Amino acid sequence: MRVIFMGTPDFAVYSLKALLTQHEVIAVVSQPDKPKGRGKKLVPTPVKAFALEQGIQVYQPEKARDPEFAALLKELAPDVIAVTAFGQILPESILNIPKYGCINVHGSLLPQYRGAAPMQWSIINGEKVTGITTMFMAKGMDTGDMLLKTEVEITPEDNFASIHDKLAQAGAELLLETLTALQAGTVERIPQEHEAATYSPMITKETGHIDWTKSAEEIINLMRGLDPAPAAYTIYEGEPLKLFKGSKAEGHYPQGKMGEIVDITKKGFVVKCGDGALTITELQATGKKRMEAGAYLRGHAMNQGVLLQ
RNA sequence: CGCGGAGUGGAGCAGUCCGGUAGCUCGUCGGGCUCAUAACCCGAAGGUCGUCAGUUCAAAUCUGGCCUCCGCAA
Repeated sequence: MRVIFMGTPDFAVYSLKALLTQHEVIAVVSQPDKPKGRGKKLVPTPVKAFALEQGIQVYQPEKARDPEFAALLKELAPDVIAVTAFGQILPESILNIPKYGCINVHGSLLPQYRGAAPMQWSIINGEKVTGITTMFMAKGMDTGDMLLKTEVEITPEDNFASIHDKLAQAGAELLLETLTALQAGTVERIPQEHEAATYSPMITKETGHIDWTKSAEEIINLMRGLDPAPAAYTIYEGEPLKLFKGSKAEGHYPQGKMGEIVDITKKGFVVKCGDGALTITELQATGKKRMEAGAYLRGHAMNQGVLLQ
């Protein structure tokens, strides 16, 4: 099919790569380049960079709802528009252009975890299963009729990075299946149960700020869901300290307030939390590399009784 | 020119201001103690101090350039 692909981050590159194996990608749409990184340099989005390597025409509209942009797309006469993590809302004028409609690849089992950050929130909430849903795009946020679904297990070892990679791959495969079925007319539209919908809002810096009154498991899930970025963190002696890994402490720590360092071991330090205590085993201090907590403790004396905030 | 931190045996750090003996906590290897050990004791190996140049009798330390890594901010 003649496909226009819309996507922005690395997650979407998987989908684009897959499309190229079976379809004619006539254009790619991505977000405008933005200043990024330490040098504040203008950096192309991963999707744009890849598309250019492949010699595909790339469009980067400031606003997708610009009527001129819709007109441009219409002229390209796509059979379908495939959207994976584009990052802008498409107006109805665009949704109606392609013969087969606009297909979105979403990183959750809809109607659960609609919205911007389904993968992170699935892990943060301790889900055991997530997945990919393909759907027809509609006016609302991730409310369109569903086409195909695939499930992906979330293991205790998974974090955002690993689930991101698994779902990006699963999404790419499901997108191809969806297009094949769509063209063959062998797929049906399944309306979402809107009453069952849940939302996963955008992740902000503050999302990662650890609340030590939560249980060890909840805090571990937060660390997993935000690993590697933006990471869960606490404030230690006035400086942010990113925490990545930990395990529920086995000993009993009746003393201390929540957030207080109640023990130092070879493997890490133990912090009192809502349902006992949590041993932190991997972290990253300001200006330092990510390292095992044991390594950090060799060069930095931490004391019992210090309160993390 | 966005702000800032950092490169020192395998790991994490100190030493740099005020040039002159390579330090600490671990790890590794060998030995000892022990019923045993991740515990304890004794000993050993292992470092062009990121890199290039400059100043100096002498540079990890002072000066300039370059490379790399990282936090914030976007």
